[in-house]
Amino acid sequence: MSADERREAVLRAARVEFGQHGYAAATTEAIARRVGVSQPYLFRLFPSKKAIFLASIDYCFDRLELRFEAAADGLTGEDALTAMGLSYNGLLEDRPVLQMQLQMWSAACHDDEVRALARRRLAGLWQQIARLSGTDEKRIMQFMASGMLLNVFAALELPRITEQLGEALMGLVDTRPTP
Amino acid sequence: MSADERREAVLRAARVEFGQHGYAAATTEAIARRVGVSQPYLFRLFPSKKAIFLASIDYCFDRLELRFEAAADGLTGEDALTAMGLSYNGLLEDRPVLQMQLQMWSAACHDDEVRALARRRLAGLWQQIARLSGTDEKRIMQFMASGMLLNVFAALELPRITEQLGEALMGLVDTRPTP
DNA sequence: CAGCAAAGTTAGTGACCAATCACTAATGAT
DNA sequence: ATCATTAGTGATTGGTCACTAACTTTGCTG
Repeated sequence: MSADERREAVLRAARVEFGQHGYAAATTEAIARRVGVSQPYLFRLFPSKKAIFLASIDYCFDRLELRFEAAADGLTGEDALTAMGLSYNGLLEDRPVLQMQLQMWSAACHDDEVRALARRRLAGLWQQIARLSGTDEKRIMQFMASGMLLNVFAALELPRITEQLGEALMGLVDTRPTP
Repeated sequence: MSADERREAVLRAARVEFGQHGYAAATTEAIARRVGVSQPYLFRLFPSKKAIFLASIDYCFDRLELRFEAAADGLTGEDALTAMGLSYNGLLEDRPVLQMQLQMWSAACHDDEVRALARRRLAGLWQQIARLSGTDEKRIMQFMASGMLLNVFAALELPRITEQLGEALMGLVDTRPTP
């Protein structure tokens, strides 16, 4: 397998480990085991543990932005927001991604690099949502806030409540999210 | 100083350390230094590091509930919610508390005890807000979601934006923030 | 003041973990 | 066939950290 493919595999594994245990408690050993390579080899693919973490953050945001782009395709305004909200709700099944996002905010508390990256990517996401929906700032804030609450409910492992919550927050009436 | 007073001091210090660094990365050494006692003595006051963390969570929720109780005193409905929202916004100056809350959600991802406590205390807070405001579920969800977004902005150290956000989310003033 | 309990310390241990180093196996171009 | 590059490993190391054991100090009370 090429180094690039391995790096991709590492990011997938790292997202799970970091999401479950947080940056500090996740071990490079566990990531390596999940990938199926030796632990030292991670340091051939990435310069440091933190580099893996930062790359994982980018990886998650990249995927999320692609997802939003696809969901809002051809839609505008409140319709686009709804579609993106449903798409995010569908992401609930991929818990590692949500957990990873929570872990990122936590890590941002004390690490300058993480905070800088998190700010940049959140701003980018914000602008993307604004561009795709065209709705006003206040509405986007509500949208973002809903997402944050969904993250927390995912962390607390309340999937049923989370679904109801998603519907309530999106202002939906009995629609079934199947993106 | 009595052991009980020390325990209280430990919780104050622990809240800051856990909030800044997260559960795993925070060290008992740093907590002890902040309190002004030797590190091993913490283990006379608490059975383990996790016990300190769990007690810190309780400590934060206790303070928050007291704060909400005071803010909503004599008010009902939307007025009570607004008062509590402003009170929470004021809490932004006590960043350790907000960061501690984020760290709690993160830790809940992988620790059963933390998750159980977090669920219990969040449910309690939810009920308190419902009791004090008397508003419907959807409105309370929005209120909670706003709080979560405020936490994230606190983690990203965006106080100015956070203030505007607080106002916008509470629906107080229709300002036009530009993030 | 004796004695005793609670408050607090110093010194230490075992476990764990990120990162390094020196090495081997496979691949592919000339 | 040979050489060079790429993929990958085992052993180790330096450092950190939660937690323990054994000891000392302080302050109160009969």
